[in-house]
Amino acid sequence: MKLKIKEKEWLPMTQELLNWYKLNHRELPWRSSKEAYKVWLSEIILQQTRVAQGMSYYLRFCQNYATLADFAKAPLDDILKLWQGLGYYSRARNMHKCANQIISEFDGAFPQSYSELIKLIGIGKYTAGAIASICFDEAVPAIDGNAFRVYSRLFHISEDISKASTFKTFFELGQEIIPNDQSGDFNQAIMELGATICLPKNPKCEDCPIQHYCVARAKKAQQALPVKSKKVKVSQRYFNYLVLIHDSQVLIRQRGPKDIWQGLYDFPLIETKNHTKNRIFEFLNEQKWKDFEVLHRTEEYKHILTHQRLHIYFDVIEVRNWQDFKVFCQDNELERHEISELETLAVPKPIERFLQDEFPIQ
DNA sequence: AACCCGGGGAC
DNA sequence: GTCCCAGGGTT
Repeated sequence: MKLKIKEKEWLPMTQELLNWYKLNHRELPWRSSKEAYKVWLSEIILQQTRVAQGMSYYLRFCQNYATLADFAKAPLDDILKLWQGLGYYSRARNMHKCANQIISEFDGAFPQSYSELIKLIGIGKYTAGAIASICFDEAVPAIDGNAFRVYSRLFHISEDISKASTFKTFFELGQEIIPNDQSGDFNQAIMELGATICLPKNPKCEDCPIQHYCVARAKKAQQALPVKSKKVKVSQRYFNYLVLIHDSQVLIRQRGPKDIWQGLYDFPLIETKNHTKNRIFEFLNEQKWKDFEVLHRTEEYKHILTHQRLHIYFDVIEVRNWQDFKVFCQDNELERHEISELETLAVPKPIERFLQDEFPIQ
């Protein structure tokens, strides 16, 4: 489908939209500045994340790292700790790489065009469009989930937004109608409209400033758009954590690549294919450990991710034989760590819950 | 093109 | 429960 439209023909609509945005937009901290570092920070934090959830993280990152240089020179573990609980931790790792890339390759100054921005790690088509338009007035669309919904309804586009090829349709459409000036405000207005008016389930069409331009509304087809086919299939996983303590220390490890929570810390883990709470004793026997005491066994912690449902148990075990503790540590790339300093490490949400709710044992 | 990667809130 | 959120990277 090739719509033959030009920016000029859509000026009445874009003006309505921009006026509405000017009068009704939410006051958000990242909107008070066009500094690329701050906009970048907010855009990455808000990827697949609601404003209400990302807000406190944005403020904390600004407080801790006022400039790109501050961010770049911080240890990755510190970034991850600040990111703890926000999810999609690759965002934090990629930001750290990106920041250092800008320091070393661009002399610390953010590149100012879509085509340069999109080459940076962690900055894709949406984020490049957002930064280029908001910070540098480039007339390029920023197509996020909101924009997909607004555009699909406004022009009644039934292409499946789950398909990669569909992005091109929406991007080119955006390029046709985006005003050459105020492109940043225009993109933000589209997203604001999607977030507050053009809602997925029950859009508030009567409050929409461009309702008279909306083809889906004319056809009463809002509910059917956008078309999205992709369904996730959820797998079940069973985690049995060994919380091995000795004196004031506990064994931990930093999680590696090719699984969830890369870079975060957790405990030695036995994963099983189903509920097998007693697997823990078989394991300890295999280790030929005899001098230990089970201090505490938790009930099941349920934790839901997009693609996985986790069933987690924690067994707190005091190891009385120091050599066992030490050898096991060396064999498994585990680290001994002071229990009192656990809170300085980035941990996954269920580990955080466990540490808060029932550790250390009284 | 298909799959992986978190956590939370609205309904 | 289902859907979606200011998506991007890897294979």
